[in-house]
Amino acid sequence: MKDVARLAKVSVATVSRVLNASAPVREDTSARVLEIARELRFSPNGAARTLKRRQASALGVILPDLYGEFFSELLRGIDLEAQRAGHALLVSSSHHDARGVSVAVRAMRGRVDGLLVMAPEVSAASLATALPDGLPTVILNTAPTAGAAAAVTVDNTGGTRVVVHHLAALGHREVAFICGPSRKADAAARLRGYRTAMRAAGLTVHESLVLRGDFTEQGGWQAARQLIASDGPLPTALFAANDAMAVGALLALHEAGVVIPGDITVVGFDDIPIARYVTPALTTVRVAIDVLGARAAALLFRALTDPLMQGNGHREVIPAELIIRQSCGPPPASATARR
Amino acid sequence: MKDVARLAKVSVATVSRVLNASAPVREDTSARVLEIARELRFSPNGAARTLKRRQASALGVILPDLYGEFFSELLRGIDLEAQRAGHALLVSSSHHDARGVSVAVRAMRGRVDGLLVMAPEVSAASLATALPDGLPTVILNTAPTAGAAAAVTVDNTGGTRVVVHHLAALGHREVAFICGPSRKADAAARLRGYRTAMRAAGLTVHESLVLRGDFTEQGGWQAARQLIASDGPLPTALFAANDAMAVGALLALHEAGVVIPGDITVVGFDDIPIARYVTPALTTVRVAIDVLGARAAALLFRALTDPLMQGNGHREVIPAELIIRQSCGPPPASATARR
DNA sequence: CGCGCAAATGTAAACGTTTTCACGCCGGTT
DNA sequence: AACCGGCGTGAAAACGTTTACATTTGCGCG
Repeated sequence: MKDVARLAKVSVATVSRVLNASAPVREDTSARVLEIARELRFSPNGAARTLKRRQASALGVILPDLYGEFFSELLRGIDLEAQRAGHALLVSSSHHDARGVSVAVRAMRGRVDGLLVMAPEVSAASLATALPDGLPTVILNTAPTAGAAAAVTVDNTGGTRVVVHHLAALGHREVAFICGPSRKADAAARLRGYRTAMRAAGLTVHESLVLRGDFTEQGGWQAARQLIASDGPLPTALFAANDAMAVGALLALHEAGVVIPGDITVVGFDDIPIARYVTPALTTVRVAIDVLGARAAALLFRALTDPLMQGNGHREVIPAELIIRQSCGPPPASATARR
Repeated sequence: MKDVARLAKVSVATVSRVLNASAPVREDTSARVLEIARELRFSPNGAARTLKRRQASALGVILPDLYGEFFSELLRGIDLEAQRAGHALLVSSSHHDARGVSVAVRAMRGRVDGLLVMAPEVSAASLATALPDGLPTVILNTAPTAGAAAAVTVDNTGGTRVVVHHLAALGHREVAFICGPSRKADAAARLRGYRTAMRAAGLTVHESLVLRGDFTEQGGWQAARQLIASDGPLPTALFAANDAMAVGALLALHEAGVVIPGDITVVGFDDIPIARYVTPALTTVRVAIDVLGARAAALLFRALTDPLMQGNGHREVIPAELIIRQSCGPPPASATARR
């Protein structure tokens, strides 16, 4: 900037004013400065600018991972909203435990205006201590945490409820469930939702039909194997806590000669793109993940401009929608007769 | 930091030394400073630190978009490598044209140590002018550009060659091709690769069998419809420039009652996850996109530590691998007899 | 013709670190 | 007893901007 100032025979202050249009500058001076700046290919130093302005024009995004389509969509939604506000994204992933999150948060201080944190495996309490003071934060997919401006979550409860209702309406009585890893907040919420919805539908949850899983296709496959291997008739419906496991289960059942949905109905959760392409196409619950990201970013921006909103624990839920495809049908006649 | 210094009864210089372990400090002083720092929940300001140190511990990533699995994987690969070096990622997407890229690049100056740029729709020349001087840059999936430290690309040529060879070996003579959008560098490279490989295999390219496409499933569907609608027998093989289009074509052919691979063989490119799940499973070319990202980041780090490497146009190609699945077989007997 | 006022510009002090340099202190050597 | 070297520390100058304040300039008006 000094060079530009010198060559344009003005002070650095004037250069700054021209570049930011922050104060009136005479037409010819302005033109001269711009000309020189272009000639020198000058562009201002972001760090210095951030330091002085106390605003970084960037949002920090802290994620446990980047694997799979969920994060891709999430990031896209966040980016969309950030882009609109002229902000960049400082992304830091692979932070699973509270310590990791804490480190990432500290590294962001002074380089971002606000924080978007997703830490499904960190308890609300440890998260609260990891969050910085004075940096507006929105929590994703976890219970609202002290110190956070807001929390945005997927409607796991509603999603599981609508599935169970639908199954019950079709006439299913025994609905098996494949859980996700219990330390993940979503997995826990979906299991809770399943139990509640079953009770609400007047159905009993047989504990032998609540299977362990880990959100992977492989895990779903194993759970289905286990179901097949157990003695006694199969349940008439199988509800997996996510699509990856549902797909795995589909495979295992198919291999075992079980007809879907003739012998058993299978339902997933998430509506990953593959769900449309497996045979039979998977009935599932769709959540607009990009909207989740976009809403979180929007809330963060609101907290940035309106400091009153800080830490008031505002909460938002992104709705879930039942997507009915071929993997889902009424229970077989034999099962109905059995009762 | 001043507060910490005051409470610990030392100078800010000492606080800095303790926090960075950048100079010997007496054990008890150090302990005292750390204690106070923790108590005050102090964490250093990134902008100030970057400004003074002239190193940001961040990499800039400029992408045209964030849609789909490609970017997710790319970002994951980059992140993996960056993480290892303790760097964060400053991501800025939705920059399609040269001007957009230029703006993004300028916004990154002073906040990142190096740049990873993917701009498939920007010509090498305009890209060269958009790139900053003095900021090491690695170009992704485009021809090496003046001023870039290195370029990493997917082996489009090798990928198309291996497909065409395989098809020729199976006995196919007429291989149709669905192009991608011509302004994209990959799409162009794949079309070129197809033509070259066909010639190398002693096959002629019928221009009526080179179909327009746009990399979308919808586009692939339309291209296949066009093929079906045209008079004369179908070609025995159809090679789509990406999987999305191949899947679309699969659908259109299936709808028209064409048997795959009995009547026609279909091959894609990319090996997106869906490719495994469509029926019949899609033969395709796999490129490890995460490796592409990781290699690019690794090269950038090398350029950062070894300034000699700057702008020497080092080039790296990520290999492509043929994945044979059910959508691919020998030409039908009728076609062979036809000749 | 000088006065005052607004517009345009310059000066310099921040912003929060890191780092150079200098200084005081201590133990060991001449 | 004077000297030297190293260790621990503090003072202050950067880093590249923005901006409050001061200054100059030009202009209309009494």
